[in-house]
Amino acid sequence: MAKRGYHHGNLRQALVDTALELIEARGPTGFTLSEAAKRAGVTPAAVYRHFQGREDLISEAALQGYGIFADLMEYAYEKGQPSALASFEATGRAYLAFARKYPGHYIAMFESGISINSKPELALLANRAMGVLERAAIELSRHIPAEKRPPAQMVSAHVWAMCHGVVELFSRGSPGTHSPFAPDELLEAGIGIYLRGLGLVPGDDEGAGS
Amino acid sequence: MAKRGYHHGNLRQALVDTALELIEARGPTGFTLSEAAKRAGVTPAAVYRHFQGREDLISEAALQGYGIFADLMEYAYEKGQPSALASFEATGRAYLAFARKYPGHYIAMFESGISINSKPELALLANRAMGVLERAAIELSRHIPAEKRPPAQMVSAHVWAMCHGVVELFSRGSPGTHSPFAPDELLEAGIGIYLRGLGLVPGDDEGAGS
DNA sequence: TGTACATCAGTGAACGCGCGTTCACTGATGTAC
DNA sequence: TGTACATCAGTGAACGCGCGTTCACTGATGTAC
Repeated sequence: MAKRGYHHGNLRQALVDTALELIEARGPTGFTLSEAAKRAGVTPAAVYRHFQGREDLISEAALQGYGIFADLMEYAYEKGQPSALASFEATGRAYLAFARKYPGHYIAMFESGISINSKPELALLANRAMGVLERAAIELSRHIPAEKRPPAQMVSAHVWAMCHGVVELFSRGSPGTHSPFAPDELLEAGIGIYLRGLGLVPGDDEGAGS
Repeated sequence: MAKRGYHHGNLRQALVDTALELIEARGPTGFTLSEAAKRAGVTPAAVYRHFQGREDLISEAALQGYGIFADLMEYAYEKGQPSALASFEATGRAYLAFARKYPGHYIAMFESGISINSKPELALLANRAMGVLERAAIELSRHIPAEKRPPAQMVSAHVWAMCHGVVELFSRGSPGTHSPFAPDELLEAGIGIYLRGLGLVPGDDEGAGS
């Protein structure tokens, strides 16, 4: 494998990998097809053997990202079973871990302005990933007293929002992002407090005196 | 005012306004100086009478955004006084309202990749805005039983993250963003649950029976 | 094993484009007398 | 009120650049006989 010379051997994947590096380094729109080609040791024109164009290359990168993401989420979910709570918390952690470990994919997926509907497979994988979080939320909901139970979709939206917010604000170097807390710590605590607010996770002492 | 003809009258601000429209419509990097100039009815070169260049124009847009943002946050905070809880909730709502009402500014501030430290005034205003949220969190903290009280900075980071996440995911049209909930509703509920988790906001019924 | 040939995966030159930026300029405005 | 002049805020042509994309091509690979 990995032959070198006139024929590259596995240019397609090499281009995706390079694209991911560039997207991570330069941001979603800083990425250029030409530079990706150059880095892969190949003429820009060669890209068109494997992709329809720039957009197509980005969306392939996003697609692979969604694949990894969905797998990680599912794995985390299953690992937490049969406890609904453990499953739920694990998917939250998996979200952050994914963003941390695959920043290029994450950006391609959520910040590149790509349309989820440009390819059917893309929509499918994205739904699979988000479905895991939703499923975990539904199971969790059953343990919440009915009167104070928000819709399960809302719970998953909240957690998704907090995950995304932590990633964007504190896991990368954006604005006044000098939080004194590690992103994991921040997210863990945030979800913990949120779950307590739902009437789950009684808390260390439950403030029983009050 | 607003003279027309060879001399524009107030080109500087007109360029900022046009830039904001473009940033909102095309995304942070889709914005081009040339198009902003054309829309303002002026040659690209004219921009250089008022700004050092593209970056400078964007950062002016962000600066104005931070100004509005800081004002809104302060106003919301004061309006909620003397109740720490009301103040805190109000700043959260103000965050979302700002993002909704000034999307161009929001993007210039948080998604344009601009460095907060490129201009001292920028850093100053940004700190002022975020300082409000932090102050509200500190006051709020005093009402939390000491044993289950997280650092105030963490509380403000959590709320900031959730606000930002809601904006990015549900207040604009990004990925599978078809949440069945309105952003306001979502944020309101999310912060409510979070605050309940902190031991504040006893909740409608407190689940007294359990 | 050796040759002929089809297929495949690259090259490299060229294109048109819009970009940010510069420059010498000129038309409009405002002020001094 | 009228004229001379400095200042200011635009023009428009030009630049070099890197981009995405196309095209006819050619070198390498693999297969049939």
